[in-house]
Amino acid sequence: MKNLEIARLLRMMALYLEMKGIPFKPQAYERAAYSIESLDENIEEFVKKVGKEGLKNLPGVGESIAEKIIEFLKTGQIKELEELKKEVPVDIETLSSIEGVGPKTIYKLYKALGIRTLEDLEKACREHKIRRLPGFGAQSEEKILKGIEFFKQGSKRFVLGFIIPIVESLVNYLKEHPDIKEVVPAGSYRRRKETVGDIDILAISKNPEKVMDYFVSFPEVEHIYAKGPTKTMVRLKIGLDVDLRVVEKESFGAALAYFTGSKDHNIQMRELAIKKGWKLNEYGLFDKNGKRIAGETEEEIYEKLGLQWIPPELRENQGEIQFALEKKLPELIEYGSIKGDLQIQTNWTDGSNSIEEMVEEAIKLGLEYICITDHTKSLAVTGGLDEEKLLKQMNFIDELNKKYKGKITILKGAEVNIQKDGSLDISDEILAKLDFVGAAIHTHFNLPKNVQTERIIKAMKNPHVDCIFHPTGRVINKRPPYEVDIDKIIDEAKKTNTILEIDAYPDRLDLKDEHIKKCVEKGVKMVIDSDAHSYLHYQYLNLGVAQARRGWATQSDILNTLPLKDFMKNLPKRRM
DNA sequence: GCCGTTTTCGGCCCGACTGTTTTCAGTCG
Repeated sequence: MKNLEIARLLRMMALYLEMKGIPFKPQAYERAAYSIESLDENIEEFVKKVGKEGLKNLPGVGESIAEKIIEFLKTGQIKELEELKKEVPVDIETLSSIEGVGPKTIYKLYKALGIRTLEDLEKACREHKIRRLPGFGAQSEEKILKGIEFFKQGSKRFVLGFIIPIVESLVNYLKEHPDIKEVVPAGSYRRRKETVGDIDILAISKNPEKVMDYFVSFPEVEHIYAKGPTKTMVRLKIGLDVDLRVVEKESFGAALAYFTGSKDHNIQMRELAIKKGWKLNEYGLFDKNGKRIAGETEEEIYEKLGLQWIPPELRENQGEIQFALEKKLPELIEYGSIKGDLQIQTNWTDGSNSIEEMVEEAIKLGLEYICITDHTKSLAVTGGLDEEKLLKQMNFIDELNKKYKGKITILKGAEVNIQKDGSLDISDEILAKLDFVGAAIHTHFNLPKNVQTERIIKAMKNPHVDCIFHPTGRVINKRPPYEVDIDKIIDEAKKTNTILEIDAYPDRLDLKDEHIKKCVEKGVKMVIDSDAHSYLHYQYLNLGVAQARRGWATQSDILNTLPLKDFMKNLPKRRM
């Protein structure tokens, strides 16, 4: 996949053009880079299939950039970029990722001191060469050094589900301040994106200075980037950046919309306003005379612009604005609507709680049914169950169902291992006795794409396999997905009536939102499971719902929103 | 360089904060 490489080069083009002070082109390249990066298809195959004209259909890609992409695929480089690099031979990518250092600064430092790399920059700071330059001072030198330190610590996006607790504790801390009226986290956190780069929190207060003082004294704050009356930016000890914005009540809705994003969604919204002769910013929606016509709530802003209110999870500029204009947004699956959890591991294999403990907690949370899906024998590291132990577990669950009758139903299931050749490690005879069978890949992640795809398809063709668990196998920030043709898998799921899982565990979230959208479009049914290995993990079900909402899923797309009776009746294969 | 219920030319989101300057450029989101 050369997608990311091309996106990188386009971004470098943007930086060089910005360095030269050329207006508008940098944003154009940025936009194209983003487009290529989000392309859910190998760019080489894509170009082979649709050619230059097809490339130009991608948002932000026109004649010139399409040609550059094709040039890169043919020659391995982009001539114009090579020339820019020759003209100003600096490591622009690394240098510009230092906080506070941008292309203009890089150019000045190169011209004056010949700085080309991060090492050069650090050395020049330490030798106090930078403070002597016009426009720079001792403070800028120190700021750059600090920036270099942070850069070296490395920064990455945080898994949403793992940082929710600290964000909630910060929000609760802020709520305790008497001068704060309202506190809401916005940004990608509110959009429930699977990972977040930083957190934007919005608050209403008439006394912003005091609020900002209070904010920076939150015990987890490690560093203050900037502190002003309306905007303060800090880094927490865990390395997460948090911005706090304080606004007035009349602007709260406008600010919430603005800081929730996404950026592309906002730009579309602003353009809608401009077309009506109005102006939209974080303070409100204003008419020709500068009179505020909306701003206190998000709802009134959307309404004035002729739109349905758009749930934050959809605000990714994936067509939601058009749908909202036509008042045709889907009714998304609601939080808390999952009635049964279908992937649960217990201490029979690698889970940390007993079946009873998992059952008791599920009852507390109000689940109507759960399915016990311990691993199977070929996954030896987890102590996977063989046929004999599975039978034993089934009998045990029968006993438990008597005990818990009227409170919850425990389904008998398994997370069956798909072997290298696509066969399963449990006999069909035993699988037939289970209520619900999920099959999954846990080994041989590195097979070629077509082999891997066929392997999964073979498992789907087994009449006893109800569901494919975590279909792409990725673990965010740890392991990329195995190579698999997801479109083929989705088509085959439709053909074989196999359910695809949305694994809600925070660093899995597998299927991804864009895959979910494809399933919705093709009518492939899904379930949302916590993949619990402890009773604490049930809480992640709502993360799966968030992911499903980001994939435009409605209640009817997700089978385990159904009560048990209907769920069992609607298991697509068994219905046949 | 891209793009079009205003367009094939003339716009392009826009405001906050910092550090350096005494009015603003650069960076960021």
